[in-house]
Amino acid sequence: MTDSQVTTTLPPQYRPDGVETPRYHQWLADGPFHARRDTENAPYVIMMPPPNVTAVLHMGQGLNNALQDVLIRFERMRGREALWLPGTDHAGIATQNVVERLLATEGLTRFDLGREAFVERVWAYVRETGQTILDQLKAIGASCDWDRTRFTLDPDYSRAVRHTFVTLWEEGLVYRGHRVIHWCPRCVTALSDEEAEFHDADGKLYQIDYPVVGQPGRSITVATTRPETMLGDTAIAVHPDHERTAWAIGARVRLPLTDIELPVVADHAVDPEFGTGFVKVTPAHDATDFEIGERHDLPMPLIMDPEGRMHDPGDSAGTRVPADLVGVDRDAARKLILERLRAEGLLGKTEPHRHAVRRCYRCGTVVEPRLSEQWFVRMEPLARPALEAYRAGRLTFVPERWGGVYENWLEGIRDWNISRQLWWGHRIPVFHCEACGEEWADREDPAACRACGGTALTQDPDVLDTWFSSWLWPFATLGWPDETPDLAYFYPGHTLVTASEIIFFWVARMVMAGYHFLGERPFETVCINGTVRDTEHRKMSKSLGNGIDPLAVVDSFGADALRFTVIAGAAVGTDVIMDPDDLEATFAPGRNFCNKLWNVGRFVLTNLEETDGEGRSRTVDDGPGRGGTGEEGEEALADAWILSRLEATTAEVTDAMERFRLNDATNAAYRFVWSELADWYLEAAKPRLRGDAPGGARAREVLRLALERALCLLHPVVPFITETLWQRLPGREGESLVTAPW
RNA sequence: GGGCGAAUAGCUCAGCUGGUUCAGAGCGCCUGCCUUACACGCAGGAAGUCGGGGGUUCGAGUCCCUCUUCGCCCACCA
Repeated sequence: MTDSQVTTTLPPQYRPDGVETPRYHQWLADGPFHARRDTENAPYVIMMPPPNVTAVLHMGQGLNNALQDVLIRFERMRGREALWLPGTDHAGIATQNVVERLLATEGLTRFDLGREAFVERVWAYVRETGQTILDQLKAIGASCDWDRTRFTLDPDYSRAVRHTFVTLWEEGLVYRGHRVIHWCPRCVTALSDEEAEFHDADGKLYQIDYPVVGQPGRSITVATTRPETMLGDTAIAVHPDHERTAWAIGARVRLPLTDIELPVVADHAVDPEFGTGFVKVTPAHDATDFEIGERHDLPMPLIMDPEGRMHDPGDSAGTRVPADLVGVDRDAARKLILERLRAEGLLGKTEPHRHAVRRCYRCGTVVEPRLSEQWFVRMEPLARPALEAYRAGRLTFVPERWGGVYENWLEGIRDWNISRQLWWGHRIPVFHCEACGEEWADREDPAACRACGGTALTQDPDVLDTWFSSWLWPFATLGWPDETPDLAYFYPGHTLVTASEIIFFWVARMVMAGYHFLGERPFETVCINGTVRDTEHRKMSKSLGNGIDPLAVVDSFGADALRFTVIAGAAVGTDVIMDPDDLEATFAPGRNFCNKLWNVGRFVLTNLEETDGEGRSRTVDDGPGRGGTGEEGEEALADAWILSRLEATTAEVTDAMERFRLNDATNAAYRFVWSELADWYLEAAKPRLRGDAPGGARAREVLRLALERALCLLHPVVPFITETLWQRLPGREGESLVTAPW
């Protein structure tokens, strides 16, 4: 076969389109991604962070999943039974919001449909879109065990969630509490502390005068950033030991705009140095004030409805919210109240005030602290083993510094509000008997009251926080609470690759759940990958329009080019900067390298095919050391050199992989292929490859060996092109690199 | 208010345990080349007082202190 013939088979430019998709389908058909339970062999397990069921792949997930795929493919080639378990998360609030927005375009709300119909509607939507992101993962080459794909609302998974709740209930770790929680008036649900994110905001600090009862002309001035909550005040507080405000303790003031009288109480929570030293106390709309209220046994009227509109609580002391303010949104109410205070001469000075405001992590609405009855998990007992495990080195973070973040959070752990006033999610399995008032959590839907046998039962209307199901991911996906063979073999897992944003939401809670329910850590290493940003270092996001669609990159440059660029560019723990306006420049390194590898392959294959119709490179010993001339000595040196570089590169790549320095591993293989094999050895070998030049067989042997090893080392990073070349190697037809020995 | 990270070539970044991979890579730029694997390429080249200042050391991008500028996380001063 001549050069030109080969050239017609393998085009000089690597074109991934038309190659990658069939290749992936072949893998799916052959099944090498499916993990078997081979008790003779050690497993290696990565649980994929399940993307939101309605999501489309973004570059951050492209990076995250490319990293996971490199690790899983590496360990698979090293012979371990590698399980990468994929799946999706029902993502309570996020998914419900998406469907509610769709309904809104039809002029409907979820209440128009009713609970059952709405949930059915969400299911219909999810059934339609749920597969999208998993298909996109296939497009980037993810070697997941698709046979084990899970969804957090699967029947088995739901059973695990319910079992968890009931178990915690039985252990006394789940309880119902009446307290001020973060409330999103747009999503109309409670949020956990973690779901209410801090954002700096330029606000104003308003001073308001509260006339002192019985002392005409005298008033107490308070400072507040949220004047609209004043109507919910039930006291004024001062620091107990501060002389400037001491006179007021025990006095009574009139709540402006009302006829209600408030006491002045002394409480240590007050910072006498801030503002005026007098604090208005609104127990139902502020967590600190709630605690003051509890200590002083104050009334706790709610002055807003769940959607953040003013609402009169019907206080026995009198009207709190003037009739014309009822139903007014809290923002509008603020303006009206300020106007009215100004008109009455009770509004003091107003100064700019920069402070942190909590916003709903799903919709960005400013969170309203709200007194409410919710379900909580007592976290301290769960946190202790998770903390100890980290301190004892049984759980490590890469880079290490994230361990400090994890530790810090666990040290200051607070109880977890797990109930959400939503319809999409796992319904809280608590039942209430109308007849005798018995209330209990149950693993099965009860037909009758467990105490009196009455059949008039109601179930708690709320659902559980999405993360209350996600935290079971490492084992609920394997069949827990049943003691399945999968659970026995694949748990505990090994590596978790995820983003720093969800260390609290997800990582720490998985560790807690792992220890609490199985007595064992869910994974040993947590790799925190960087954030994908644009050239101005802004996080890529839909709203900024600075995102890069991974699938568009796959279409233009191929999955391998995407993977290579992203992996080689992602130094451990640092952010990845990409230019959404210049995809050509951004992905050129990956594309160029694939093309280089392709051409090295073409060159080697051409030479192998030229000399040996059988397909195997000749092993005839006409190699170095035979003649002993100076020229042959140089050739032998060249052979020995590239082979030694091969050894060194293999060691370097392996070591870097083991230390999760995937960029170093990738770049080491890159340097070997480009600078050493292509630029140097290939050129050095060319004279021997012409016609019947002496030493030709040996050179071909070395070339083949070098190419084969390079393909192995690069397969985890660029699986498509390496597999394609591998199967063109004489004698390798039909063999797969996926399970080739490392 | 606490904590963490970053600052190295025009751009994006490596540089791990101070010292022969220490001043590097890719992209861009300049000069030659369609040399029969690759112009998504080859050969060569220009380009950086390693953010400022101080210190430790025989020796400092590398360790310490400090300042500046960005970024992130945590936090119940209304």
